[in-house]
Amino acid sequence: MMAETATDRIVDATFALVAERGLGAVTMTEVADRAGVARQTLYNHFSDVEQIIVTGIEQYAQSGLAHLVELLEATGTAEAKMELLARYTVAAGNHGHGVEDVRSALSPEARAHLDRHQSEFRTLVVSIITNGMDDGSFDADLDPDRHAVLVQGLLLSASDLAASGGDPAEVAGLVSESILRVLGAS
Amino acid sequence: MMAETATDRIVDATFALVAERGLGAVTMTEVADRAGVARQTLYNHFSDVEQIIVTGIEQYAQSGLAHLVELLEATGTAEAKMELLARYTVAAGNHGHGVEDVRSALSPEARAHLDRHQSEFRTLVVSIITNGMDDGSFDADLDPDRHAVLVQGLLLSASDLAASGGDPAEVAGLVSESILRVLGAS
DNA sequence: GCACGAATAGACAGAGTGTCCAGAAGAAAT
DNA sequence: ATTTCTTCTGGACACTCTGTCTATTCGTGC
Repeated sequence: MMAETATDRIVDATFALVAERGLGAVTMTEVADRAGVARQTLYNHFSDVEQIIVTGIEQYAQSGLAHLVELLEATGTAEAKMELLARYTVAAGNHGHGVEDVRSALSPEARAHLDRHQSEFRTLVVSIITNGMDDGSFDADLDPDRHAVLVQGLLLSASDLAASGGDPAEVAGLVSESILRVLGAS
Repeated sequence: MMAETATDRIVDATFALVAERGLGAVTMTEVADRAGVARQTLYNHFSDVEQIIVTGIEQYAQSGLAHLVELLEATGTAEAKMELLARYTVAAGNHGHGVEDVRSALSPEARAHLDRHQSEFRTLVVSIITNGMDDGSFDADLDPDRHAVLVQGLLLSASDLAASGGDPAEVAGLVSESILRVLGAS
């Protein structure tokens, strides 16, 4: 097991505190205590709480996205890819730091910064839809950009459903079925 | 035009500041200035920024929900009700204070408090689904609670789509069509 | 054993908080 | 008009957290 870096411990401590008390109530002083590190050390790594959050989300999104792309490439049909997306989202909703929950609490600048990743993910969805339209898996008259937004809305629901209990596999099945219906598959 | 109460001005000033700088950067001192009121007066009405937000969201949600219920009662079929819901959500996304954006920044307690309204809305959706299942408008084998979550996910997308431009009527049409597909209508 | 980068503890002014108080301003009633 | 009651106001207070600066210690590599 690879040694946890100080940065990792700081990020973890921060997300734990945010989950407990909400972002507004988290102080650098507290994070330092929780991470078992001097307050000054915190400032050696990050300039404020918000930057810690942004870093954490970025790490998470990047590692997750890379892995997801890998899995998608090994998957054949557009339908199967959407199913994978649903399963993946359900699984991520159980792991991650409740990422989506925090995002909207950030300053407009930080949010704009993070929107890059959001758009990478959207691009992914758009390309799957486009492929599915080309090979006849989905309706031919979809607007890929707009339907990608709808798919993301359903995936967000997947996180909600997974979080509020229920068999993950079952939830993933429900969500992917719904996605396919929206896209007009079979 | 009815005179604006001090409370209203405070709430408005707060949401304006939150939209500009993000919730974390909003101070009571600043809100007082913007609302044209003494700082002490602020504390006569609210105990902190979070409470102002909660109050604002509650007002908004209550007035909105009452109006919505009224409209729904004047609407016939379950399909038409879902379409109304979509149109309504698109319209609300353009008016309100960007309510959904702020919610998740709050402390767990405040969020739990607001979840009451969320659940009232969900109850509404669940009952429409149930009715639609009974009269054969929707598939008979739906899980109303779970599908209500999915419908809400799609409605959230409606806000996104409406916010990022595009003809409201068209967006509403797209979203309601998707909802009906998920619910298995015709 | 030494040097160098990283971590630490302590101190600092500044900003915002939440509370208290005493006075000013308004409204309502007699 | 004067009184009464409530709300608004401005100043003052101790407190917490911030972000920065210092000097000191730690640990690893050479």
